[in-house]
Amino acid sequence: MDTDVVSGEPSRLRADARRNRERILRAAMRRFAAEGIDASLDDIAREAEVGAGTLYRHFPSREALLAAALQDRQKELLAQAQQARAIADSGAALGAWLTALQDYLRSFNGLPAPVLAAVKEQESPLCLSCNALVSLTDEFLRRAQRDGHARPTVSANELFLSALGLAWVLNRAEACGTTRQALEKVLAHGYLAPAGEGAAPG
Amino acid sequence: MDTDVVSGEPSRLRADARRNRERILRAAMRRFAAEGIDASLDDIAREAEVGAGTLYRHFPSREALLAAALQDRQKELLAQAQQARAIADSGAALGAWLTALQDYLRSFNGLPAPVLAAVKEQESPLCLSCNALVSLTDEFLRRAQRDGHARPTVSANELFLSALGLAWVLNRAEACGTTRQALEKVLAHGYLAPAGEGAAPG
DNA sequence: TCCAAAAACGGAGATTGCCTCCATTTACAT
DNA sequence: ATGTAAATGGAGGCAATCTCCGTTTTTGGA
Repeated sequence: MDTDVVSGEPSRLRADARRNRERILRAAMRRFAAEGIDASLDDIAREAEVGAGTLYRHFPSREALLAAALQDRQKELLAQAQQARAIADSGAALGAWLTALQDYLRSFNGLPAPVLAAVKEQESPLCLSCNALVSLTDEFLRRAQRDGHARPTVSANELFLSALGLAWVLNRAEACGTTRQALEKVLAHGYLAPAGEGAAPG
Repeated sequence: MDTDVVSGEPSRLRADARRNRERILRAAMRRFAAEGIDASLDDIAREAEVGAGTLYRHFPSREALLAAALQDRQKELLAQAQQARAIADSGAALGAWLTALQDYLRSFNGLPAPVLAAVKEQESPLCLSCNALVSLTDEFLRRAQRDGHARPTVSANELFLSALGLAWVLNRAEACGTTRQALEKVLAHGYLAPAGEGAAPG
């Protein structure tokens, strides 16, 4: 129902319905941005000056609303992916992609949780975009692996999930005495020392 | 109030109060184990055959109850830490500690979230034990670093937060096409290839 | 043994959020 | 203009959190 996400069809919604959908979407973006993904749906309806029933008809679940509210950011992310593709060094390209992914996951506080849920429940409205994210990760990872920049034993799924975990920590930690760069470095290099290092000299 | 966690004082609670506290605690352990940390507190009170008021008097917040319910597991974890200390190879010791930590974080589904929250809000009832966990991580990490087994640039805080992120993913992902071992390996070695590898030969 | 003060109890109910249902209103094709 | 399908909205059911306070229980001194 509503506008088809893929083909931007003219949407055979009645004029008032289309208007309300838009109001709800804008209110949702505001509240999600301000309070995170757990913002009250009734609040959003109220802010959109719309009955709760109307909100739920347009967006049957929180996830559906979330997915719709994320579309702009997703386009942005895809654009960044396109830019990253243009980077010659495949290792750097992978890094750029992962950074862009982190930024995307910060769109709303708490976003990593529903994204992770969507990865496993292939029913979620978020999972379509989710699968795309894993695919992109796969693309960049393979390229880096081909050039010997990334470990060949790492899979896209693992890398994506790790990035998700990292984003989750940053999402809520931020000022826990660590920076995003530091954690990204741990993910990049691991905590173990490169093989063949002796004990430090006295 | 109640029993002091640190010094196991005889607790000047009235007999009925002490009994109820115990009933609540046991019910909480059951429900948290069965349904995760978001189990309904009213349910727990009901299962303990106690009024909601009684539950809240003994444990003013979900976190307080959680902290109390975790005490047994914490002792277990400390014992495991003690065992790990006995491992000669400091790299293996660090690994053993991180594994034990992962297990602890799996005690209840969803546990990583309140633990992370406790790391930043130094007010939480969980934060005392939390700080201990970071300290232990620090201990094992330093030892491994001294022997050249761990990267000297990684801090305990970073490592702990990364482990937390990993636990969070595993907590909810489990069957997302990945195993715990695979993700642990990513954390250990990173996704980047060791420096100085050329492109794969044709 | 008894009793009064202190301690503890418990559950009704205020509040908030989720979501559904359906009587009413609105847009639009004819 | 008007009939009809589409859309609305908010009352209300349900569940969870947490507080408040009248009642009950324990305890220890007399």
